[in-house]
Amino acid sequence: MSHKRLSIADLAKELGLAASTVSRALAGSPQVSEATTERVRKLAEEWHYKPNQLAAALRKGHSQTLGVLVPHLTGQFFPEVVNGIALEASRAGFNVMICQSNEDEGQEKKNIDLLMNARVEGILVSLANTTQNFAHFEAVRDQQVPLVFFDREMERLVGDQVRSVVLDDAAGAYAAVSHLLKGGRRRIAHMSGPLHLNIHKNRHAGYLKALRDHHVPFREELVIISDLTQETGVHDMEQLLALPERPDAVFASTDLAIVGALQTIKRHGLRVPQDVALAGFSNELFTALTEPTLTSVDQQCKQMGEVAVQVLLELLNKPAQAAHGERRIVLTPQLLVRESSQ
Amino acid sequence: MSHKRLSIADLAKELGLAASTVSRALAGSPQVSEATTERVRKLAEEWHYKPNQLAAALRKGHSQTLGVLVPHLTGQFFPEVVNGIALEASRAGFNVMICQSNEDEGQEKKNIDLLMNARVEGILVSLANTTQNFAHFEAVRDQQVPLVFFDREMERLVGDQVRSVVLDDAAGAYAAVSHLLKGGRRRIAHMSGPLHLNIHKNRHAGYLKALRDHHVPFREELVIISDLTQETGVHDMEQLLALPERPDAVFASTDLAIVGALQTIKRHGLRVPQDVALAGFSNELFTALTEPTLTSVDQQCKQMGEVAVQVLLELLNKPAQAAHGERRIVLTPQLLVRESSQ
DNA sequence: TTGAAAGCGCTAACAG
DNA sequence: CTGTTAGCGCTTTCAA
Repeated sequence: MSHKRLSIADLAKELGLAASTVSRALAGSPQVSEATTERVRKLAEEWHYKPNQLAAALRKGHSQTLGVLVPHLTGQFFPEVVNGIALEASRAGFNVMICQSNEDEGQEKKNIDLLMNARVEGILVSLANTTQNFAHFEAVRDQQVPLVFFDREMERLVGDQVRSVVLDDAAGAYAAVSHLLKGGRRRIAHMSGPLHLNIHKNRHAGYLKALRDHHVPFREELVIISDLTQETGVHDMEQLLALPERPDAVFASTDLAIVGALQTIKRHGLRVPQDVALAGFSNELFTALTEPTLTSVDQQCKQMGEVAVQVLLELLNKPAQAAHGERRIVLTPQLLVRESSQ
Repeated sequence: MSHKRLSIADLAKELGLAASTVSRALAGSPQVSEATTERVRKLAEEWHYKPNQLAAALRKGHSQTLGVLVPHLTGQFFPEVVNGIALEASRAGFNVMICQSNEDEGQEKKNIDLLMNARVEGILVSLANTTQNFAHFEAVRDQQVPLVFFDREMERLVGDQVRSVVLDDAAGAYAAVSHLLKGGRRRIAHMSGPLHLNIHKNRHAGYLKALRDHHVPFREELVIISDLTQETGVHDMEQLLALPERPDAVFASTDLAIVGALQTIKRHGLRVPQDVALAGFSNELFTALTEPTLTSVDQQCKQMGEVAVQVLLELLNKPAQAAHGERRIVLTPQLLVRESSQ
């Protein structure tokens, strides 16, 4: 790209004006006469002049850019959150740089450095699930760059410029399980993921609380912990159906697992929801495509993105007051009741 | 963010060196003594110094950043292509700015301007499906910024710095329909999208060619054009089943439509694949989750992203030779045969 | 209402 | 091996 791009100086020379005047005209400053502003605008248009944002950012000291770091862009969740972020950021006149950590701590660190080097004005991040060492985030905090965690947060990191926006997983699970209980189910199984991950721990807690509140005794054999893929859903359901007394409902921490369960149940000649009711978590696209359609907990993805940006902008605009704001915003997921549970 | 960030000048002052020496040391120049390099590195580390990429890019005249513009980040396709792009770009030491047009021409133009203003060194774009006016891309070409279209291209725009990487949709459709024909099907319906969109036009052409090559007459009543959502799949299948002679197979241009078809067929008490065989396009996640699982055409998403970046880098590195390179790279999709068609 | 000059932080000549 | 100097393109005083 050895091609020389146009600069304000080029426009200024052509028009017999000073660069500063051209700059002001382009910025729409009222100090410049209507006539000159018009002349400048016209030539810029004609020549397809594009302002060099790098130079402007360097000079002004801010880039009007936000950094986003997500573990990946597969599935429904992150793409939709990113959608919300992009939308809200653009409404506020901010650009967005999106990076993926691929669930890897090393790449996460590399990307954070990248964003810091690019002088983004704030960072929105959802942690890689392997992250153990948090030094890279301390650097962000120490440089006073506003930081908002979404969905996967880091509770240990505090600071006046650090916030988080998370989903109340326990409430979502509670709603799903309560719904099953209200439908008369009493032997409700739970397919959970590793309990050291917050989302699974909280969904598990919601499950337990719903049972307790409805005075239904907890049965250890009804909880299975696995990696919650479709395959393990199939396998775990086999195991549940082999119990002396089979469950009359299943709540899984992911939708993939519940699809696996559905397949197994049908293969055994049982009916959903008559024999076994099902509810999953995430409201993935396919939950509305299976037969029967699957009840699931919606995660308010888009809203999460929008709220995360709003919180970040608040930090950016009035750091003083914001210092007293809520450190942690909790969104409530919404149960979507479909055929599999009624 | 009124906090003053560290600069090379700060390091230089502390170490009693000139800024240029510090800059060279940080860049790992062999002209700097081991000892000084070490001193500089150590202090930079200690002070958490982050180079200001904006300033470096401004000075060097290139930003080491590529721009990506996609219509959206929903579904499987674009997120995976973006994955491939991000991966390959990062291998080559490039950062990536990702924007979404939300299938809107206005936003597409805005985002292209954004990327140009950010002085990206090249742009990878997949067109919004409403785009009619292409002036914004002419500006890119005129500024000699390498441009690679992927998946949704613009054939009218040519230039030595313009390339495209596309999928051979016709070949994918041809493979799917041939497979159905080889299975003995003769009345194969086709659910297509608007034919002014290339992907649908080409898939339709592949359908026709397969019929012709297998000496099966084309029947107009078996082709239905719609927007290919699940709902229209349901509706269109109703229409097909109401024909005097119903089809024994359906090939749809999207997976959503084929799911709709599947549901309708089952609701009518017919069996898949015995009564009607099905094949879709895109290999969406849910095609492996339905019952029966759905045959579909995989689009080589990740490979497309990687190839697009490789082509772009070629343009960037040796614009002269590259001028003679292929203007258009065509990837061949792969048919994944599942239960719905055998 | 416009212009001249300085400087954001960095790198690349050129000089020693 | 290191320092001096200049300038990337823009905005922002300060001065006219």
